[in-house]
Amino acid sequence: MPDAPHEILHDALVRAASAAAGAPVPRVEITPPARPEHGDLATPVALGLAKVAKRPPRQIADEVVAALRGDPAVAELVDGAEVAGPGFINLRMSPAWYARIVSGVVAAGAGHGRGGAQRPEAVLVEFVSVNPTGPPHVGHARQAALGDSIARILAFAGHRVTREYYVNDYGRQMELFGESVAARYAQLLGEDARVPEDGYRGDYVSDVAAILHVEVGERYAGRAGRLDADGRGFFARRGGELMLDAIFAELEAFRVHFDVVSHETPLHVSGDVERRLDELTAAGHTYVDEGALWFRSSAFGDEKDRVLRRANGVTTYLAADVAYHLDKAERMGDRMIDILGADHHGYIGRLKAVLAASDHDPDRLEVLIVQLVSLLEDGEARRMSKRAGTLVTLGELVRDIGVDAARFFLVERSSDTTMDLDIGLAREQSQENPVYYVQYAHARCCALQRKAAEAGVDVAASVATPGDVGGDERALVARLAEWPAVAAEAAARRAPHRVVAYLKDLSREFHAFYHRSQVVDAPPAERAFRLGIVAATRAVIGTGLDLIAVEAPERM
RNA sequence: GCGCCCGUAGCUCAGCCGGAUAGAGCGGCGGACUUCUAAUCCGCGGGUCGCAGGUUCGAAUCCUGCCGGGCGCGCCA
Repeated sequence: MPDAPHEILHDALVRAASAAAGAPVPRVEITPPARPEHGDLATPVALGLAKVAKRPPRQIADEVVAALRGDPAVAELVDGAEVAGPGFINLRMSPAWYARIVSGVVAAGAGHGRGGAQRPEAVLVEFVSVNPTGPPHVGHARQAALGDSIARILAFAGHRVTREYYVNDYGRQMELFGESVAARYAQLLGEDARVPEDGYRGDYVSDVAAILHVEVGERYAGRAGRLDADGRGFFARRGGELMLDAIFAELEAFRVHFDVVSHETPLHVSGDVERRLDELTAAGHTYVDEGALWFRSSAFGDEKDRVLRRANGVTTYLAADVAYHLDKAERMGDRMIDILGADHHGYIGRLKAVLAASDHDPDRLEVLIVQLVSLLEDGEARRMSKRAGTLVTLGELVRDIGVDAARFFLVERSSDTTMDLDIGLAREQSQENPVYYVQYAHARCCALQRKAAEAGVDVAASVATPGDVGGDERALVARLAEWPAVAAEAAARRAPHRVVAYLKDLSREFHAFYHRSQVVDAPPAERAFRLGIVAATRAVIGTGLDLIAVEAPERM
């Protein structure tokens, strides 16, 4: 939109600042001031220019203001401009400015703020990736909420996003899981069998065993305790499949879908892992020490070297990750984002080293570390252990407080802050949860539109210029205008919590506006203006909630 | 010991690629429903931005050191 009011203002300020500085000024920062008495918009441009021009900031500001006042392009938009403090330029905007901002947002609707990425990329986001040996717990719930929200925010910004889940369905942990399932299966048949010492003991293991019992009847009767390779393989493989089905079912209920599911096993079976190790060796990035094959990752910034194949010939977890990440690097476009729990942060160095050693730019890989969720139950720490089966699962959390509250809560805080989640409190305070505050604002917008329609007012009529614009309206419209910057920033920083913070701010300003301004019964010009504000607010809240996969109800 | 994250109001946290008098929610106290949804609003109280230096017109924000908390530091995954 070439005549977008912000651009007109910005260009005018650039002209004025360039004239005052006597040199081209490429761009000018325009922000809403912290205090309303400082006007509607402000710019510190003179402060920055003072350094280069070697003149007092206030003097420069005076010249900028004079130039701005004489600029016909902004005469209709700016009601007043003055210099304040150390050299800030404070602007008071006109009703026409506000009407144009609002009508711009209304016209854009759900597209307002879309496409803010400076350089669109193909991005592969890998997240959750929990082993199919048990259900996702609360920590995974945070990663799921964050990963999915980041994917949505990146897509909104204009990136081409792929969501991927990597299944570690290979190795010792899967064998243990298979043995655990086999033991429960045997117990179902009345046989004397025990779950291995370091096996999995959660109730879900029995659930899997029960399904297997239905599927295969008594085929493995009498030998579940001492299975041959075929039998062990069956319980691990089929048990893992069922577990994975359950995991994806819980994630779907949590509104998280994946475009690609990659498995570890094929990487081994196809020889991919061995081939990658050979390539690293051929390139001189490995060595043998005490019978083990080492990756010289410290040559690529890692803290120390890592074992790829143990002395006993078995490859490590990292070996599979070499194959997996190189595969991703080759099949994907521009960027890979791995979302990992804080207990995996030591992995960053070696993963980047894998890429660097294979002539990939390690900066293509971003590892986002999500700090842990500590669970409390009525103020007391609740220890979790997957093997003991004492964890709180994503499914239990959702059943407890609902998808909307859980998703909102889990992305409300920055991913690099540890989070205390008191289950008892979350349950009791569900009515106090800020998610309802935001949803209520959306529902109120819808109610106003219904009311207006009932009164015979054309809700879709064009936005009119009001005689005057009140303080609540100025704050609210400024907030609506800020949305594209917030959405772009949230994408660039992979920070969904910025969307949440924005939605809470926007909702607060809307509620205040609602209480102090009549909409349906206002005079025609004000009514059309305010209905525009309502439509714009509804659209932006709806968009923002969608980016964190929280519903935007029309009634509450 | 080394690495990453955190330390801001009683509690939970925003703000952090430098800008005006540091914000919100919750909790506390006091108000507002004959009027478009009170899951709401308005008002009051609440701070050595962990500590100490440094950088500069200006630091919660950048740099250094220290203190406190979390998580890592396997031929586990």
